[in-house]
Amino acid sequence: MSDLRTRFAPSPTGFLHIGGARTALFNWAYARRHGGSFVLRVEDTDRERSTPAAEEALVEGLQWLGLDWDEGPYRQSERGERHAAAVEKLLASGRAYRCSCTREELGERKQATIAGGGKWTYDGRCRDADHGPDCGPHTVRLRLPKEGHLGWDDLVFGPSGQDASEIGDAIIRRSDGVPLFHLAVVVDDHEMGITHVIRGADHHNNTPLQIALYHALDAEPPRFGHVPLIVGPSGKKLSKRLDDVSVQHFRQRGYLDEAMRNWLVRIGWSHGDQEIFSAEEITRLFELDAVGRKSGQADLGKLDWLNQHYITEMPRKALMDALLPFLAQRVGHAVEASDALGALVDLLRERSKTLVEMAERAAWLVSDEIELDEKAARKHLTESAAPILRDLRDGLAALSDWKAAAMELVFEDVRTRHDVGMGKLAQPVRVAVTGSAASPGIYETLAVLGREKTLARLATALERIDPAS
RNA sequence: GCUCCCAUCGUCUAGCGGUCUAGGACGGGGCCCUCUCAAGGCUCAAACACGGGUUCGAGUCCCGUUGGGAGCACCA
Repeated sequence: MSDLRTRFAPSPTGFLHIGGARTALFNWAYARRHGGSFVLRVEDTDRERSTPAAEEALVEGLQWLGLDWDEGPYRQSERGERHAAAVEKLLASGRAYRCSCTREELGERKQATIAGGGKWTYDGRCRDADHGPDCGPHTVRLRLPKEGHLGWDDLVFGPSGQDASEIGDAIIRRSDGVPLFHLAVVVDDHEMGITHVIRGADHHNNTPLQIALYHALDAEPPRFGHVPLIVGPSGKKLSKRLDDVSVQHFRQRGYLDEAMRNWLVRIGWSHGDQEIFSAEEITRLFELDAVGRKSGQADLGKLDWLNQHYITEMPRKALMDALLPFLAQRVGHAVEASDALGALVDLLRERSKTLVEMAERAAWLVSDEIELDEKAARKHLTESAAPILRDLRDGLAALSDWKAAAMELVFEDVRTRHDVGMGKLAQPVRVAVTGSAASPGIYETLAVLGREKTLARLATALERIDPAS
């Protein structure tokens, strides 16, 4: 194992959204690719939003995606002493100073500066005031160099940076004594030995300040790699209805973890013309220099395609097991695995984009009462279809061997006797037996349903057409 | 407003000065197959934002313009 260490440091807000999931995926893939370690750290300093339940949702999401971490979850809230110590150290070395400017004063000066056409960064009023610990309510600010360039070679964006003069002396500890985000991240990343900080591009602008913090702490900055954000279909920020973009929600909608992983990794990253990547391939092929620099839109259509692809490839048993809960939810009662269901699953895999869709298409097999599509019934379960159906029922009833080949002979016989095309025969049967005008091939459908139920449903349908018979 | 970043088909992208009349994939159109729905096969349309340079030669390098995004908190 190499010394390379990456981390995923989300704030637990109740779910894992796809942007965060992709960041986690990239960190995980990069660590695995290079034989390093992947650390999970929960940034739970926001007491309002951070709950154990929220953290659990996060962990569940990561586990579902198969992103296993080597250390953690560490909690930022448990590291307050380390952060406090760092601030004291900076104060002692003169790299930081106390600032007694109040929020109100700051606001006024900021307004005035902007009104005068200037640009605002902290004006440094307390920078050389040398306030002591007993100067009253105060914040602590980092003393930034007045000149020089705070640059780094970004793993994705290449040479990046900003002039120190563009950045004001940032607050690193609030007046209530709580250290701020930038301080906490830098201290944690440094003390946890993180060598590669891979995060969303929204942090690109924060990096110069954090580099200044590393310098002030006499610490070597890690390598930074900023991955472009995922934007919504409009090209704007990701949906405000955050629930829609949580990985849990995708899971509930019947997407497979393999599909999700494959989809996420391809947003912003590519490997030649390859589209399909197993987890193993991701950990073998992923590289940050192949990550693009522009933000990408989430293409749900592609996810559907990938999902169907993985549904198609999944072993029957595993697919059936994955389907069971969705099927149970669909029909309202528990459903057990069976040979018939297994056979149906094989017939349905090419026809289903999600497990939810597959459950819809499979419901007729496992529910006693089929849901009759009225429109289809009106079209196919007609007076003129009745005699044909009747003959077919009789023919099937006489069958000793409930196999597709035998059924086909019956169908052909009925067809020629009534002189109708296959459509005129198969569609009424399909509706009678599944309730819908769409299903797998009619012989396969009947074979899966079984003799008893098929005949019963045909009888029910005939009764519906002509109750007198 | 200021700072930083980005820019190839509708979308994700390949392309790292000549092999580009720009390739792949999703999506879309058409045809075939066909008992429905799919799947599959074949096929078509679809892009280098614009303007200047540099160069024998630019999608590829440089500069502008335009358009997008991000950051400018005692949030994370």
